[in-house]
Amino acid sequence: MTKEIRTRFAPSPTGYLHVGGLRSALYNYLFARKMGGKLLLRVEDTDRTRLVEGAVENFIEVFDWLGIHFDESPAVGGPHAPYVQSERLNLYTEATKTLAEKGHAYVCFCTSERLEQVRADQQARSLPPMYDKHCRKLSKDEVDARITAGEPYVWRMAVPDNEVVEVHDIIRGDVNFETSTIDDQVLMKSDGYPTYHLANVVDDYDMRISHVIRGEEWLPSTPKHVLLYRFFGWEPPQFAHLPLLLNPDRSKMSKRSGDVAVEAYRDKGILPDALLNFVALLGWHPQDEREFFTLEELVNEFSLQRVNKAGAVFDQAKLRWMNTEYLARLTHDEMWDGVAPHLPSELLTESAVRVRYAVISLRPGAESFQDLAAKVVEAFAPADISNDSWDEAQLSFVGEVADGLSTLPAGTWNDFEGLMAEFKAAANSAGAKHGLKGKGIWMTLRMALTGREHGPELGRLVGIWGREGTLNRLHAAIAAKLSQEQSP
RNA sequence: GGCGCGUUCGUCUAGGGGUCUAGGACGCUGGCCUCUCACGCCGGUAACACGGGUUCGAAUCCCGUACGCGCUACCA
Repeated sequence: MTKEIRTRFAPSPTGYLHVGGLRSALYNYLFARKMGGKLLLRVEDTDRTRLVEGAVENFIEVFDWLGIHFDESPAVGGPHAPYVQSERLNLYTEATKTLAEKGHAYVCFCTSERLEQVRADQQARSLPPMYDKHCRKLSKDEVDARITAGEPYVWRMAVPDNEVVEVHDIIRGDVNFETSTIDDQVLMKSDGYPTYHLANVVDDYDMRISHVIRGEEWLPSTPKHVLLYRFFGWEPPQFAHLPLLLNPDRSKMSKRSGDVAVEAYRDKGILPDALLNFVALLGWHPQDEREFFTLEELVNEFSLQRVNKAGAVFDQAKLRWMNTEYLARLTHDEMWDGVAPHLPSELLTESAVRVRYAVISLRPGAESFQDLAAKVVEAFAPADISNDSWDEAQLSFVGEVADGLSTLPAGTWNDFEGLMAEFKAAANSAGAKHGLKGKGIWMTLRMALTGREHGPELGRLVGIWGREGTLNRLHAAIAAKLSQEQSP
């Protein structure tokens, strides 16, 4: 029987979810689901200096928003709880003891000052900065004595000499490392907390992780992990190192250029499904040329074999396009529900039917709920026509249109389609009476009604404003022009 | 500096020896539609890093070079 597929997303609680982390989490999720396995969330909080309050709760909340659910996590628990490393310290202590007994770990008393000095010397001589294994030759008696004396110390791994460590990577194939280039990595810090290297190996084994799918930045430290598995006598998991997510300048994606927090995209109005879809396509592609996928479809299509090796630039413009596409596929009800919370309270005094009509009329091309809300607000904004100058004909034409509209049966104003036709007819007949046609008609009306050269179709705006709003605008425009003539 | 990974249009990518005068998408751009803007529709632009091999034949295989990126912490 084959081993159960178990993957994990193991972030450190920095306070927000990085989109690169999201991509890793997503691929872990897709792979686990596809293979009928489990996905777990494990919090790697072994660096006490970087703890952020509420970070774990935030992760859970954001993943919930995204619709990615973990089979085992700090929130839902599971057979390998706890899923927070700071609550598993005894495991790491035990593991260290095991390594020490086998001679694979040793105590090091070197101060950070000395380490810095060593590094500086090596740099000066153009040598690779590595620990000089100074404490590896300390006698057991000396070690015991110094520990008893209360001297602070760490545990380091004893990397063997002159060996080649082979890392099997699903995405990159076999990658070899000379042990002479591998540092005697610290496993246990002086504060009693493990480093990432020790903790992730111990936990991945303990939690029976079958596939470690993580960012490429971990590839160089993987031989250390492989060595640890060997020291412990454990079978290592399969590794898959994902290509990095890049800034436009092709450096590793960072806060430097643009947003990296999933929360920032959520706040900007990016839909969770759009974000997931977009991120899934960064470094992976399906067999055909489709590019719109639900989470379920992604699960069906996903395969680690189709993950690319080269890093991918996170293209904000394409994300925006994808979000626009997702928005366009929403029903009117869904769109209304999304936009309504972003509308200012002033608009509540307007008829709900007309505000809703505004949302429906203005939605084509909207990039986000916020974007559409802004367009709605703009549509209701008062006109300022002081910069436009009219001749006599235009002035009477606008009056004529106002008269024509005021005689429309009340019911017409509630029938948006019919109103559009009536409005057009009124404008055309008034135009004919005053020698205006085509652009002369429409641009004059557009300026009178909105004060701007560009904007939504007037026939729709009239419906959005309603009888009173429309006539008010027309009368206000006429009044403004008349007073302008009197006081030049 | 050392180690490692990578390299197809500006960007995301298809391509796994002939079907590639290299396909799709975003972007940009021309036109159409039109009361304007946007939307929509139609079209265009643009790439196999370089040099050697292997082969009848290479974007596809091999080697080298260049360039880019990552790692090089008692951070993950």
